[in-house]
Amino acid sequence: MGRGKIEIKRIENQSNRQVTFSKRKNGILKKAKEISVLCDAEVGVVVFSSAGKLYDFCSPKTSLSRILEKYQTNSGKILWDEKHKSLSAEIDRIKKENDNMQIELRHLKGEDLNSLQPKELIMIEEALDNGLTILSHFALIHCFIGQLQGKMLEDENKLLAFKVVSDLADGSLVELLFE
Amino acid sequence: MGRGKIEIKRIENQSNRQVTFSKRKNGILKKAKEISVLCDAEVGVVVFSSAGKLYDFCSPKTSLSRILEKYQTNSGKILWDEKHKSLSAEIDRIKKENDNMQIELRHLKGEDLNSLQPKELIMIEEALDNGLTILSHFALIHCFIGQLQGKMLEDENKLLAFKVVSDLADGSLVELLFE
DNA sequence: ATCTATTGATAACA
DNA sequence: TTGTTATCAATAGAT
Repeated sequence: MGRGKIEIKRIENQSNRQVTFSKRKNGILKKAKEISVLCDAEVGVVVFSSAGKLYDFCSPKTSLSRILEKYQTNSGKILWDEKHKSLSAEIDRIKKENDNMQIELRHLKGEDLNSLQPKELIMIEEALDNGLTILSHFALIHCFIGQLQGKMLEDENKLLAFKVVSDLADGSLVELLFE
Repeated sequence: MGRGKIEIKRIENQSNRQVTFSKRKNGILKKAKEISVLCDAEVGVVVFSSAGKLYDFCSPKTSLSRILEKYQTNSGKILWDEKHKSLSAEIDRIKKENDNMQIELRHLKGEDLNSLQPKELIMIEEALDNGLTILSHFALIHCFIGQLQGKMLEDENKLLAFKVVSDLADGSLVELLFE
């Protein structure tokens, strides 16, 4: 729903991501309000931007904690008492993710290679190669843009020089300089 | 957004209200999922129909209780005890580590390069280059070791052959074979 | 449920 | 950021 359709996957451009977040966040909060009014529903919405800023909505005539209480009794999931478990489970999960990434990073840096199969080694080499290729293309493009900008600046200077010369020709600049 | 526009006020017709609830509830949950993916945001949604049925969404990589904990620390509204703040803090710490590694991995794979300074780009290139160099040395050494082992095996076979021959010479193996 | 005419949300742009 | 607008998406009402 916009000038073009977009795939639902992480928006890589940070500025676009921020703008989209802001707009969609408003959209969701509005929808939450609407359904609560239209359908007499209890709704609680909590949103954190990737920067960690909090936005929330809670249907009138109630409160988040009351909604959560209802959530607990209704879902059977106990939020507070079980929190310990869920938090440590969460920590375990993230740590595992962490470890995996650390291993991947090590491998890409040429460390800990002994534990790998030839096939895995080949995949890492390909990844490194790929990264280098992308990087060099990226660098080339930027170099090109830089030169282009330099050229434009040069042209601008020529234009300026021309102006100065023509100004000199009719003497007005000379007068200005020695005034 | 339908065959006619509607006022945002309670839908009196129960059947219409129910249908609208069902449709809009799906809409909100979908939107919540989308923003969590598109914008890398943490989202929690809890909806009760007027009949009291529960629906909810929570962005992946987290849990409702964790979102609520974050909500509490962020909004100042106390939903429950502060017993587990340290756990939460640890999670935040690990997640930050996680994010940094993810960024580093992305960069090594040639993604998200636009946000980088030339100096950083150079460092990444060096890292990739270094990785490739180490990997190729590693491969070489292993190739050498492989050949060496092959050689040793060969030598061992020779030794074995020699033994067989010498055994044959004194006849003991022959006796064994034809016994 | 399924189907569309409409309204609503929003991606890209300014 | 805030607003505008061309497009896509959600959905109200009908079936």
